Amino acid sequence: MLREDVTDAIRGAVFEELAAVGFARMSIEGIARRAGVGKTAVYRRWKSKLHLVLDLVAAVAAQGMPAPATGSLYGDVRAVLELAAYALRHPVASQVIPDLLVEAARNPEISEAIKAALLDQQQGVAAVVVRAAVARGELPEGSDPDRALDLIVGPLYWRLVVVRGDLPKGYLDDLAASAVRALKA
Amino acid sequence: MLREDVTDAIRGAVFEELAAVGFARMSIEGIARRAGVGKTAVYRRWKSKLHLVLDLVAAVAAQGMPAPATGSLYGDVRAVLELAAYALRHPVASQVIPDLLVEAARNPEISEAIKAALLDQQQGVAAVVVRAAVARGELPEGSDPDRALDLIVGPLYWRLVVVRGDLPKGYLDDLAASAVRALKA
DNA sequence: GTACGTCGCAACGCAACCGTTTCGTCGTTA
DNA sequence: TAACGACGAAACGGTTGCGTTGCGACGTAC
Repeated sequence: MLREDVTDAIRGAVFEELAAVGFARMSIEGIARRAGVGKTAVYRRWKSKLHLVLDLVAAVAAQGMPAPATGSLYGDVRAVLELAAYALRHPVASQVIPDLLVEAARNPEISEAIKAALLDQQQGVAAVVVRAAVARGELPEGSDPDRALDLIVGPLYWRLVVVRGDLPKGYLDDLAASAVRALKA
Repeated sequence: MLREDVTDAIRGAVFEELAAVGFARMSIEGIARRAGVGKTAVYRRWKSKLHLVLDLVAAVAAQGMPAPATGSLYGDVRAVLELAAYALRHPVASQVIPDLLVEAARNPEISEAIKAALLDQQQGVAAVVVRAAVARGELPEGSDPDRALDLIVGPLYWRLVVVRGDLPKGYLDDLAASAVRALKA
C-alpha cells in the first residue's frame, strides 16, 4: 500500500517546482529532492513528469468552478472578476497557469487537460451568466458567451499576467462596468 | 572580420529554435545545428543563450511600432487591433511572444527587454491614440491610456494566445466597437 | 514471528549540453 | 605569396537528468 503522506508530499512538490522553474525545466530528481523522498517513490506512482502534471491539473478540474448568481449582469461579472483576480494574484498560480498555457501550445495532452480544467470551466460560467442576463432582458437574444468571456477576463489577464502590473483600487469595478457596457451591443 | 551571413544564419536559427522548443529548452548546440554552423561561431559572437535572445528582442524594439492616426478613436483602435492580430496570428511570433513573457516572470533581464520591445511600445501607441481622442473630444480629460490598452488588446490576446481560438469575421470590428464603447465612461 | 511491500539512499549506464580547445580549411588582406 | 582570422568539425572533462536496480531499514498483515 502506497503511503498517503508521501503521495501528498510529491504532489505539493510538483506544484512548487512548477511555480519555481516551470514545466520545461522541471525534473523528477528535483521534485523528489524538494519532497524529501526517493526517486523510487515518484516512479512507483507516475510514469513521467507529464503524468505528474496531468494528474495535478485533473485534480483542479475535478473541483469545478462555481457560477455566480447575484441577480444582475454587473454583479455576476464583478463576481467572476473577483474570483479570477484572486487566482491570478496568487503567487504560485500566477506562475503555474501561464507556464502551462505556453506548454499547452506544444503539447496536446497538456492542452487538453488545461482546456478541461480552466477554459471549459470558464466558458461554462460565462454561458450561465449570459443566459441569466438574457432571461432578465439585460442582454439581447443570441449574445455570444465566448465573446463575453473575452471582454471580461481578457483585460484582467492582460494586466495581471502579461504586463504584470498592479491592480488599482476600483479597477475591477470599472472593468466590470466596462464589460457590461461593451456587451450591451 | 565576422562573416555577416553566418551572423544572420544564427539569428534566424535562434528565432526558429525559440518558436520550436521555447527559451527554457533551447540550447546553443541546437542553435548551431539548426544554423548549420559550428558552436565556435556562436560563442565568438554571444556569451550565452540569454545574450542571444536579448539581442534578438532589442532588434525588435529598435524597429519601433507605428501609431495610427486615422482621425477617429474607432479607426485608431481598429488599426491597433489589426496590427496586434497580425502579429499574434503569425505562427512563429505567436509561440515566441508568450514564451518570452513567461520567461520574463523569472528573469529580470528578459523582463526588461520585453518591456522595452513590446509593452512600452504599446503603451506609447495607446497614449498617442488616447491623447488624440481627448483632443477631439471623443474621450473625457484624464482618460487612462493603460486602462485603454487593457480593454483593447486584452480580449484579443486572451482569445488568440490563451484560448487559442479562431478569429471570426467581424470580430475585430466588434471588439473595436466594444472597446470604444467601454472607454467612453 | 515471518513474509511482504514501501521506504530512502546510492549507484548504475546512458544521453544531452555545457564552455573550451585543437585542428585543418578557406577567403581576404597586404 | 605570405600572414591572418574566421570557419566547421571534433574532441575534451564536467554537469545534470534520465529510468533502472540493489540495498538494508521499517512497518504492517497474517
